[in-house]
Amino acid sequence: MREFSRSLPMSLLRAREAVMRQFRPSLRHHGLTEQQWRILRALTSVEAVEVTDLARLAFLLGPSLSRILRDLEARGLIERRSAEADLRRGVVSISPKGLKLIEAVAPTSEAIYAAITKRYGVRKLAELQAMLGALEESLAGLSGAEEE
Amino acid sequence: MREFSRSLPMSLLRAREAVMRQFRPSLRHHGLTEQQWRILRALTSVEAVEVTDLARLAFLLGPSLSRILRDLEARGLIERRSAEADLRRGVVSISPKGLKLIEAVAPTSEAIYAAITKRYGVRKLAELQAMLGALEESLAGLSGAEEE
DNA sequence: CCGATACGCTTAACATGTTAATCATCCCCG
DNA sequence: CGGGGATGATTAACATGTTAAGCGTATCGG
Repeated sequence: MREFSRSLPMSLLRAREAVMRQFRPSLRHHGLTEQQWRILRALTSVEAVEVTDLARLAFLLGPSLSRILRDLEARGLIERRSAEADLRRGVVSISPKGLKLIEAVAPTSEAIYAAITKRYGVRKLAELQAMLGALEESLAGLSGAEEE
Repeated sequence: MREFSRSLPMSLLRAREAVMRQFRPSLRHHGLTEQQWRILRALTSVEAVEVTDLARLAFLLGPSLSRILRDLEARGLIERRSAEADLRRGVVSISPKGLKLIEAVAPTSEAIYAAITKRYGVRKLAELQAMLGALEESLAGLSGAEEE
């Protein structure tokens, strides 16, 4: 069987962990987890979004998102309302307080990202991301991998 | 600020999820989670290992490993004992039952891996893994990213 | 208008990720 | 040998991942 530690899932896991290890201390210092940051970050790129769309943007599953939104709302970092045309849908937007927090964290995050980019190489980083995107697309059709 | 969805952490996360989505149904069918599989898989490559080394092999944190080992032992899939020279150290090995399970799952996993490899390309896959490894190494020194 | 069905979101339940604290054993030095 | 610090592993506490179930609202057909 394939050398376990060299499998693709492990390679991806280790690489991602190596990257996130750089960011976590700063986020933690601001009282944010990685996922909370993803959500706030995604909210800065839109005026408001429906919960389902936000889940797609932040790449979170519904249940995780529900819990985190409850917490972020309690902390006053986001605002919620219902869509007028469809009361099932929730609409979320970032609050002024949330924006302020983002602005406080962003400089450090940008600096870390810049350091990573410099170490790895701008060109190489772009190439890596292109290859990761291609991998995603390659597998898009295989999704129905069921049973033996 | 950088387009959020194109950040390196998100690219890595999505790529890994695209890959794991292929494997999870099969593992689940055999009553294994991804992490349990990683542990059993790692145990097949050695006669026995100490817990700390196993954590490194399977890329799990100590607490996660402790919980999973407790479960795997209760299910009879692994065996544990203490190192004779140092009672603090635990030594883990896969049981015959565990080996049997691995052998039942392996064919499907190998087939899925082969399908992924074929879709993406053998050469391209190797290149991707090399780039991921290089990324890890690039960041190895930065680990002390503390505060702003 | 009503009821069956679908849809959006949340809650539930269990497993893992993450950091801090705890516990037992070891090791070194006085 | 004996006590204090170091080390290996587990437990604790909280947040998220993952799948299934539940709840309220929409929608459509009769």
